[in-house]
Amino acid sequence: MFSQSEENYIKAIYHLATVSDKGISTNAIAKKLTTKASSVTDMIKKLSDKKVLVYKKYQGVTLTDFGKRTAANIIRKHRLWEVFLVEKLNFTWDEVHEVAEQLEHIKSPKLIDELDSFLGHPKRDPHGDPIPDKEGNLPQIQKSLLSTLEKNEKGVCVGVNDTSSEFLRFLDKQEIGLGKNIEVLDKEPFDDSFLVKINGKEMTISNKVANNIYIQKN
Amino acid sequence: MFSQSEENYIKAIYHLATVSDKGISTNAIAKKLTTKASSVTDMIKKLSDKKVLVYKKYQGVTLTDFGKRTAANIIRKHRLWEVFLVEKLNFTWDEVHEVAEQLEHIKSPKLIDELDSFLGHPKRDPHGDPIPDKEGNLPQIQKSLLSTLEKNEKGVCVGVNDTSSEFLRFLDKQEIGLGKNIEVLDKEPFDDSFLVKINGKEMTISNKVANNIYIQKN
DNA sequence: AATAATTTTTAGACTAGACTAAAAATTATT
DNA sequence: AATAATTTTTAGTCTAGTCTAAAAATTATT
Ligand SMILES: [Mn+2]
Ligand SMILES: [Mn+2]
Ligand SMILES: [Mn+2]
Ligand SMILES: [Mn+2]
Repeated sequence: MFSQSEENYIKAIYHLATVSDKGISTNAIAKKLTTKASSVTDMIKKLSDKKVLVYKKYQGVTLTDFGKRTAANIIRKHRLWEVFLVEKLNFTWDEVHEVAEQLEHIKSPKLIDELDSFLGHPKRDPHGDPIPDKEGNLPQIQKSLLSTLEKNEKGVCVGVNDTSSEFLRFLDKQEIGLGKNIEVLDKEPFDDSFLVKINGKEMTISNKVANNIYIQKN
Repeated sequence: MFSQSEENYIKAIYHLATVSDKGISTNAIAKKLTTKASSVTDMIKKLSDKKVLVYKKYQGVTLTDFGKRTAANIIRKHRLWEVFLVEKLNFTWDEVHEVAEQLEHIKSPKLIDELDSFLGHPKRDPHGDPIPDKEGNLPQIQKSLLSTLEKNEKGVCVGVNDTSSEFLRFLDKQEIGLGKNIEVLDKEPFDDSFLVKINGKEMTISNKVANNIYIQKN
């Protein structure tokens, strides 16, 4: 059994590993968890003893299979709770993360199994992120950042990169959300902004915004 | 904001106060939380500083109004989660307590408000215990221990005193549960056992069991 | 290859919350 | 009223998790 703090480290390392593929550095973990490198060193020694990860001094860390399964399970809980909050308790997608950060640490296998069936075995959370199954398998979906699309390419919005409340509320205001059809009408070389049509409506989108929206092309 | 540990102390003291009405002793708290008296002394000093309770050395403690409201809020969360687990997630009444002990510490006013309406503003938890409202008011119901009933008195089972899994599963096996009609047919002076009729079925019940079942007389 | 900059680890300190053992206060018993 | 038993507090220790400051190792730059 892991403490909340240990679980937060495991999850952070897992997320960092999905984007970097080599050993995760002490500093990267510290930044992600807004803690100090010295604290991270202490904790990764402990997690190494517990066979969650492999650690060699100055070399960064890599999760073991056990560590990956543990991480996937925490993420599964986090995302299922997010679905619950949105689908059943009238939360908006910008409100769920903070609460899910707490709920993901509740220990009860039955609870999470039952929650999963109560919600109808959802495949994705309110931000479009896939929900790992009980074995920790995480279905990867084919998606591209809007910013990488060429003129005249089109697709459906399937996810966001930035999940901050600020960004999500901005998307709400612009009526951009999961499932919306998006077509790149033009790209402006001057500031790399995009002229897009979203569900029939034309608008201009900054590069920063386009860099945080995932599209499944069609 | 209180830590989980602080919340557990506050709740324990609140529960002890409902049965004792004078200052709650260090030892009583230690026993309830299966911790040591010295740990309790440390914690009640802290809770006294935080205006949760009034503490004078060697005199035991009393919750302030603020402390009582805080306790009622934790109990509200605990019991609403228990309802959720039974009503929505197929938990039995002997399985919910352990998980509710964790869920009661989740911090989110919106979560608990929404959960309350999602459940249809339930008045009692799966063990028959009343659910405090948002202001911390706890409706008291007129109930008597089955062991205090006289011959020929009858009523409805509305609660249990012992909420251990063992006792609850025993009740399930005997088909005793909330809402069942119970009539005392006879009392046996030799061992203070009871001959009762429960929903039409006659059975003998030990004094120990009768001491843990609440009846609303009719 | 040497030096500078950066990253990582170590050493030592702090807090919350727990514990044991001993001292002090209270309560019960003679 | 004195003594014994019990309860409560204090003093000191421990662990988990964090921090700062300094030392050590690695990486980048000249
Ligand atoms: Mn989230
Ligand atoms: Mn999410
Ligand atoms: Mn309970
Ligand atoms: Mn209950």
